[in-house]
Amino acid sequence: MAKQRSTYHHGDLRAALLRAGEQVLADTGPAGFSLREVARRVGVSHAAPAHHFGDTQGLLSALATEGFRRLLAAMRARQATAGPDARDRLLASGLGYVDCARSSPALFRLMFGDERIATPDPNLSEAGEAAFRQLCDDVEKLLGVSPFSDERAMARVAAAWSLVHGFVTLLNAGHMGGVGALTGDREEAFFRSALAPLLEADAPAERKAPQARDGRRRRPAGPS
Amino acid sequence: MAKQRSTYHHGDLRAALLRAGEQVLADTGPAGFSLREVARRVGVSHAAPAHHFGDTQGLLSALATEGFRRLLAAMRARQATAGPDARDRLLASGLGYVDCARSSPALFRLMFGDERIATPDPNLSEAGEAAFRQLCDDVEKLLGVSPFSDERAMARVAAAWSLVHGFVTLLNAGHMGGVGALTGDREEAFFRSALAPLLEADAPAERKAPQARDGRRRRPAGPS
DNA sequence: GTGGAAATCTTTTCATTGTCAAGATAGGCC
DNA sequence: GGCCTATCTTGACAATGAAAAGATTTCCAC
Repeated sequence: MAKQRSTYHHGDLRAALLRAGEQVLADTGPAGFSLREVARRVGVSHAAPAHHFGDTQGLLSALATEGFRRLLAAMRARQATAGPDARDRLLASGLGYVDCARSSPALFRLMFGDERIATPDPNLSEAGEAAFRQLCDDVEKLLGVSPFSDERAMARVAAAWSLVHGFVTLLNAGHMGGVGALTGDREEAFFRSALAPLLEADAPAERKAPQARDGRRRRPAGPS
Repeated sequence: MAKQRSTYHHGDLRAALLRAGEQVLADTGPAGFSLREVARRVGVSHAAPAHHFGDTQGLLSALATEGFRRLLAAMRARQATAGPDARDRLLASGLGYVDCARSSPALFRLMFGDERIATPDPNLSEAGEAAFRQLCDDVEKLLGVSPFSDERAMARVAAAWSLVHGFVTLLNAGHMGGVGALTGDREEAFFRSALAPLLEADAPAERKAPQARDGRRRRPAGPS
């Protein structure tokens, strides 16, 4: 795999390391990830990555950042195929979320399930928040009120995100048995059914939920 | 921490390793977990754990098994405080799930987010399935039909599990902002509100969900 | 009891990894 | 052309997981 290199300088090492890094991640999982293995695949010395990413955490964070960008792209790609109905569009975002998590499970696990990622990387934070804003926008278009100013709308965001995120997490962990075998129509049907109560524009069933007693606002959820 | 030991044999090394292992996991997270560090804390040689757990994966799997047992215990503990109403009991299970994930986040992350755990360990499988059965029983008592024989009931199980699991996963990853600051009443209120549509005994809102066209049954979801 | 046999734990060794420091090479800028 | 800096390599070190071989204790048939 390590292509011959005549020049001393690689030319585009940073990008090559990212590509190889994702490959290693997919092959071995986050736990088996090795910086030296990445360097080996690219055909450079084992210390070369340090000059571009600092340490292992740096490369992993860069990969996670790329993952969040792809997550946003996947949600938007699904939305592009949806109609103008706000419910359909929110559903489409959810399906895009599933698409992304499914197509690169190891990367997804890294993004949300690795403590090495909890680093103050501005690029990472920005990418994560962008994806989160997409979800908030979807809910706002559905309810007509911004989740950032309305507590109940934000609760809706949290519920929808939790449902979709939990589903793909369990799916990728192999805990979803036959449901995981669903593709296309059936998966969409499952989601439409499960998300349906959250997709209503009118007040959801909150009859038993007492309103918050104190004035503390529910801060926006969001990555990092 | 490593207490002096006069005898050559430890006496209860296996249990001691499990205790120390959980401590290390909590201190360093799954990524930083080290077998040698565990041995060091117990005060034995670095090769001692191998005779009880084989390799790192073996110890981690044993820890995950213990985690699943505690998960089931936490769900039951909450149920013990609930009334006879089937909705309240299912809600209580969910709150117990959150309790467990919250009280030991690193262990929870290990259980569901580490590829080293996907091992054919019969104890692990059994413990995971026991917790899953608890959830299925709750849903069965609510709907009057077993999820293992009814596809729509199983879909309800998958949705409820996804919602709760996604919530605690995002919560532990720090993505839940202010919602994570909720304790007691407010958290319960949020869950009651989000789960409410899934807690109805009558058919959930599935109007837009076409029934499965083929005869393939939705296999029961479940760990491993 | 007693003498092996098995279980438990230690010591030693080796390959691998992440990180750091120092040196080699290339491109850019004056 | 000559220096300067970014880029990459080489070498070294400590830590880790795992395996092999040795030491110590317990167990158990007799």
